Parts: sequence; C-alpha cells; structure tokens
Amino acid sequence: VPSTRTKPADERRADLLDAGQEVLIERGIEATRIDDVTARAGVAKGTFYLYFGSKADLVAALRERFIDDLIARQAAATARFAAEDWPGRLDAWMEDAIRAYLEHAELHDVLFAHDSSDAAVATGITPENRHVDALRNLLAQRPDAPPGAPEPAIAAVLLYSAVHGCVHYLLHQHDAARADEMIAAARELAHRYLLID
Amino acid sequence: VPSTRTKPADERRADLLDAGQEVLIERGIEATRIDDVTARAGVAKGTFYLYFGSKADLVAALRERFIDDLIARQAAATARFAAEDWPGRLDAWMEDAIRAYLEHAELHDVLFAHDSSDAAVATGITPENRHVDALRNLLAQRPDAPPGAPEPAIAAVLLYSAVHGCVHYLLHQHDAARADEMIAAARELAHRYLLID
DNA sequence: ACCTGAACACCGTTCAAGT
DNA sequence: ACCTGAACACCGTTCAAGT
Repeated sequence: VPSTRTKPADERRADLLDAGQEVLIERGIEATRIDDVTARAGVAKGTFYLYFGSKADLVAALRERFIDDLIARQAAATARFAAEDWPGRLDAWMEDAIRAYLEHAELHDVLFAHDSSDAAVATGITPENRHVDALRNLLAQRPDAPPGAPEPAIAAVLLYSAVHGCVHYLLHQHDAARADEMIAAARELAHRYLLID
Repeated sequence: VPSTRTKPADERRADLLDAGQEVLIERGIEATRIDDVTARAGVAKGTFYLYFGSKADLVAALRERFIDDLIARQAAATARFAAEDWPGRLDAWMEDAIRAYLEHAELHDVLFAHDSSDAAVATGITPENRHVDALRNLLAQRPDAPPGAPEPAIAAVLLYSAVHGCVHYLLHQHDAARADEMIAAARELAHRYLLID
C-alpha cells in the first residue's frame, strides 16, 4: 500500500498549482522560490520537477487555468441572454470580461503583467502611461467636439489599447503584410467612436 | 591623465544601454547574461553595477528610452498636419504608432511582452488568443449585420484589446470605483464601431 | 508509482584593489 | 573619477536513493 506521503499525480499537481498561485500572488514571479511552493504544497523540493519542467512552466500552466476559467465564466454570462438578443450577449461579454479581470486583479497582474519597474508602477508613471498621455492630449485638442464625443482620458485608454492590440496581433498571428488593413480598421474604430464625419 | 580604459560616465552608460539592447533582442530578458552585456560594451562585469542597480534596472531604462523615442517620433508625425486638420493629426497618430511598433517589433516584444511560454507563442495558441477567439465567435454570430460592419476577426482583436486596456487602467491609475464608467465607455465603443442601433 | 533532499551548476551582485 | 575581476551568495535543477 502506498505511504500516506504519496498521492495520485492529478491531486499532487493540483496542490502544486494552488500553492504556486498563492506564492506568486504574494511575491511575484521573480521572487517566488520553488522552495516556498513545495513547502506550501507539503512536498520536497525535488517533487516540483516531477510535475513541472521549470518555474516558467508552472506560470504557463497557471495562465492556461486562468484563461480557461475566464472563458467558461463568460460563456455562462452570455448564455443568460437568448440567441436572438445578440446585443445583450455582446454587452454581457464586455461587462463580464472587465468584472472578471477586476475580481482577480492580483492574479491577472502577476500572470500577465510585464513587470515594469517597481518604482514606476508605484507612482503610476510608467513609460507606457506617458505614451497614452500623448494621445489624450491630442484628443483634448479637438476643435468643435460634437455632443456625445467621449472624454479624452477614457477614449485615449481605449484607443491606445486597441492600437497596441493590433500590433501584437500582426506580429504574432500573421505577417506584417496585413498592416495596412489593421491601420484602416484602427482608424475606422477611432472615427466611429469619436463621431468623426 | 585618465587611461584609455576610462570614459565619461554618460558615454559608458550609453555603451551599456546599447550593448544591453542588442543582447536582449538576441536572447530575451531571462537568458541575457550581465557577462554578455559587459563583454559587448568592452568593460568588466563589475562596471555594469556602477551604472545600473540590477538587470531589471537596465530593462527599465531601455523601456524609458523606447517610449521617449516613440513619443518624439509621433509628435513629428502629427506635426506634419496643421492644427486645424485635427482628423489628419489623429489619423497620423494612429498610423504612425502602429508602424513604429512594427518597425521595432523585436525590441518592443522583448521589453514589453510578458513572456508567454515558448511553445505557446510559436504555435500562436496562447491562452489569451483563445479568449480573443471566444469574442470573435460571438461577433460572427451576429444576425443581420449591417453593411459596413467590421470583420469579426479584426473587430475581436480591437475590442478585446480595448477591454484589456480598460482593466489595466482601472487597476493602476485609479480605484476600481470607476469600473462602471469604464464598462459604459467600452460598450459605447463597441456599439459605435459595430454600428449597433 | 511516487517521493526525498543533498549536491551541483549557474549566474547576479559585491567589494577590495588598481590606474 | 572611473574601472577590474575574483569571490560570494543565492537559488533553479538534477539525481541517486528511499518507500
């Protein structure tokens, strides 16, 4: 009979994932020690490597789990609206995505944030924020903004993020040959949102 | 007189930044060795720590430099349009932002990417992409899409990125109390872009 | 089948000494 | 003033042995 110290692989792996998630939230990726993870999971250090190839592998597995949970949650949120109520579904998707991320902010941050330096994040003056500010200033200079035009501060965040997402997509999903298409799409998004023309 | 081995601090720091940038592009942040950086800059290992507090500090300095250059470049791009041609300025900003990122794709990626695992990125099946796919599927289910409605694949990327940016902003710039406001703004963006109503 | 933990290897960082 | 490079310290990872 197996000693009380052994467990089915599934359970042990789940223990390590859970322990890893806790430590990562507390300390961040870099400061997380495999020692801490295994201690919290109640196993020896070497056991970690029976279940994960490396620390990066643990983080990747937690990212998978995070997004899997998110997708399932959002499927449930949209399913509360009938198929005929497509706008209702879309609104639910958008709202639930934001709320889900906010509810799991610490975990999301540690798993998906490129760790900008410490000090920069604390003051809110990250390089990227200065770039968003440049766009906000441009938006604020608009002459004769029509009624219904969005606030520059909020519009800057949304449009900057969209642009950034474009680039990410072009680089990782396709070749840059579709750049013109994406630029046109980003412009269209901006024009419609800002009520230009 | 100073030996030929010494340089003004400004120059030495610039050398280290340049060398660091090259090595980071070649190897990525984690695989970059301080040894490699100092060898390429032609100084001893210890010299690195006269100019930077740590490896993370080097990366932060390179992020600053990257965004500073970007902001300057975009200011020039928009300045080619008269102040009265505000839409021209905005279009220029959007287009130039995308082109600039694409031109410096390797550097941008290494400085700002949260390093999703190796294998996932190579296949393009990152957890986040599966989340974008969920939105694309929802968009594709739209009944009676009006003429001029954007392609689901492109719209999904833009709207997903906007949502993600919202969350980032809420978490790092303000308290989550403005969540409702951001959710409303994200919805408005989606409605206008997708020509809903 | 699953687990242990001492030992190894690999750098980031420091620091006493050099020009 | 600025630089050197050997030594140190700190883990991530491995592996021979255990139940």
